[in-house]
Amino acid sequence: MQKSHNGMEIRSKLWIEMDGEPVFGRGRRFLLEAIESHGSINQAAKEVDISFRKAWSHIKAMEERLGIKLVARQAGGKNGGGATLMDDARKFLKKYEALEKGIQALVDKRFRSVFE
Amino acid sequence: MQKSHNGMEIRSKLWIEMDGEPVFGRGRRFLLEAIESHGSINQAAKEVDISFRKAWSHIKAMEERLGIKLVARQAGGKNGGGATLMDDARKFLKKYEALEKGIQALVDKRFRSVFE
DNA sequence: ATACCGTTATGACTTTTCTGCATAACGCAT
DNA sequence: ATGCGTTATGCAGAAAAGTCATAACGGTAT
Repeated sequence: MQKSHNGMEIRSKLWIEMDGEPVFGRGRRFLLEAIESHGSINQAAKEVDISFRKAWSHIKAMEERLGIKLVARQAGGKNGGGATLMDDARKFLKKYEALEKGIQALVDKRFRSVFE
Repeated sequence: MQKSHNGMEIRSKLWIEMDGEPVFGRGRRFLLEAIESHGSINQAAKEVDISFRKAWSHIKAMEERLGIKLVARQAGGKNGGGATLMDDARKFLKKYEALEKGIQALVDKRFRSVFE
């Protein structure tokens, strides 16, 4: 995620699996955060620049694999409907944010110290 | 890469890009190490459980993107030929190994401290 | 010489995965 | 009733990854 001096770039990825299948990562984190702030899967998908189809698939996969409902959603109604995060989703999000914190900084620091 | 208590598993990935294209990562690291110890791309590919085709593609991509020759190879000759690492490849490998060192341990530690 | 062997080197095909498009259903507002 | 923006899914095409087949190479054994 961070640049270096000579054109090379260090990148890192962090995610959580369940039964060998991905359950949560940075992309899904941004998606849930965007749902929280927009109240809609559709608009959230636009913000994180993925299709609604993909966003929806991610949510379904997360819920199935974790075995808990993360996003309360309604089709039709005021403003056409919408989606909001369940409390469990907010809790999970908080934990994941804490998990990520500092790791990227460490990776970047180490990269610079090694490749110079 | 490490297991946790409740069925969830934290995983992390670290790689280097050039012009937005992946150049080096854990898989390629193991591949180069296997070439070093076996003296052959073919046998190295078997050890890391990928096809020769894929191993060869990885090497070619690495060399093109970094702009340096990493693996000296010969078709035909003693034992049918073989491949050995160039000095630049060994240097790069050493740097990458240093880069990775400790990071996974940190990730795992943080995961446990957060998800309990 | 000639056939053989294990290797590098590639092209072509197959399988899988991902992406985007089309459409339906929903329920409030006008 | 009609319209609107949303959730919800199926499906086809595209793209990526993986597999298979084959050629060329140059020592070695026959």
